[in-house]
Amino acid sequence: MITAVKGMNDILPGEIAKWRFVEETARKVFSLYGFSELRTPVVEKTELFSRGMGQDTDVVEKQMYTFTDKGDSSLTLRPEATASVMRAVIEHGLLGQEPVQKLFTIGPMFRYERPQKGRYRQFHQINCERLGEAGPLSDAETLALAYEIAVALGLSGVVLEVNSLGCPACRPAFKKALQDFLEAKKEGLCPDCLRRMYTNPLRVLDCKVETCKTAVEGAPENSGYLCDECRTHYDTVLAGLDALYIPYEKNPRLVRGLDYYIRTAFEMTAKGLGSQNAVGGGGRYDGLVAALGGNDVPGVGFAFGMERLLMLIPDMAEEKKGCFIAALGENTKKEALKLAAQLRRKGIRTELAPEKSFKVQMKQAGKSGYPVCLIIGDDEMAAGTVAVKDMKTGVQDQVKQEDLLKRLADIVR
RNA sequence: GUGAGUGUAGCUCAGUUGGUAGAGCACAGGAUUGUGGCUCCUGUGGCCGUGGGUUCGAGCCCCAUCACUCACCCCA
Repeated sequence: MITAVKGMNDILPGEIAKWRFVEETARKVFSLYGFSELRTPVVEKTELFSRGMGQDTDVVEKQMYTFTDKGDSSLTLRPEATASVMRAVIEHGLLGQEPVQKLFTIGPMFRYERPQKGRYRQFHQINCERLGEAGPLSDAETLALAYEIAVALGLSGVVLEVNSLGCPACRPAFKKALQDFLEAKKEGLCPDCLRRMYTNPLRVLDCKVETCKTAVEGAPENSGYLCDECRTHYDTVLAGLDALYIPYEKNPRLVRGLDYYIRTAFEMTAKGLGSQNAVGGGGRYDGLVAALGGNDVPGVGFAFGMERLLMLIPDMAEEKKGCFIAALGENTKKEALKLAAQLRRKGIRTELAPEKSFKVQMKQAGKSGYPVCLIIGDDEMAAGTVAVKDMKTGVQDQVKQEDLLKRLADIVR
């Protein structure tokens, strides 16, 4: 048997209603905020990601699906959307036409990781990018937008956590202070953290090992090291959220895995997701457009993990409107076919029973989930009627063919 | 890349200190009518993940391998 590639899943008909619900809800909220959708290719030049996300992030170092094509170019299946969107914006000069770009995109991403709950090799993101505004209120409104999507999806127990990561001016001082602090606590740290305290000291704050948690108690917080500009930026973001009535929690330990984030960073977490408890996250990335060869344009953005959102939404069945037609006896089949064609032309969804025994047809009608089943047999043909059976109550009556549309209109709409 | 758990019928799972392979659901046929979901009867369906080993004998014990799952790591 040929199976799907590890970590890449089929989305079967029974699940599709949920997927569409999530996508459509997100589109609706984005449009309320004046955001436009775009789509970029799934494959990009490898360099785009190594320059965008940072050479020594885990994603770039070991999680990319990179290959060489027949023209000897190094290409990569996109592991995230932000770099691709920046590339498209720069390439098409969108900022020249309209200096503020509010964009979103929805689609599959690829990362070579060991799959587990909420983490797959092909996964889907809802991605939001807002370019051309450096002010803190654009951060606030963007976080509000993210929060409103969660609300519109009916998610409960989602917490918005916020932090400021500082900027290239003030972050080094904090990093240094943190490293000095950790140096003194070395004995308590797990092997991973001993390595991390040099490569990415902020990550140690995030470690789940008990001894590390205690070792890290009383560690310096970056809020004490923010420069004046970052300080006021952060305060204004929080004030903006208050003004918009968006509930949030400050989390001084919050970090981001990608290099391009500065200042505002946030995450939305939920229970019931296993250990991958972040449904979405993002932040500000002012240097990114310039790093990718564009002008010095600021930006904020975020991404939701669709699979993680879906885990929080109860199963939904597609509501079946329309009708099912069962035909009794050989000579009525053609009549049923004609009837189905007429109804479809009127915009009524109509499904014909399989060409099997009448008993099987009725069984199918029951399973199909349609609210009504039309039955046509010799008696009906002679009388010019159709039997209309209400599948919930089991009640049925004879309806004249010319009255059928009117009759169905009530049930089917 | 590291660790743990699980692989038995289409699905969900039982399977006693190693002694001939089970249930429910689903599916097919019938009781049963010009009508499904309920009830009853009957039936189809398994190389017990794969390859070795121990044993008179392995679904069960041992080794290897593959797959899935969860966790570490990382992230959305």
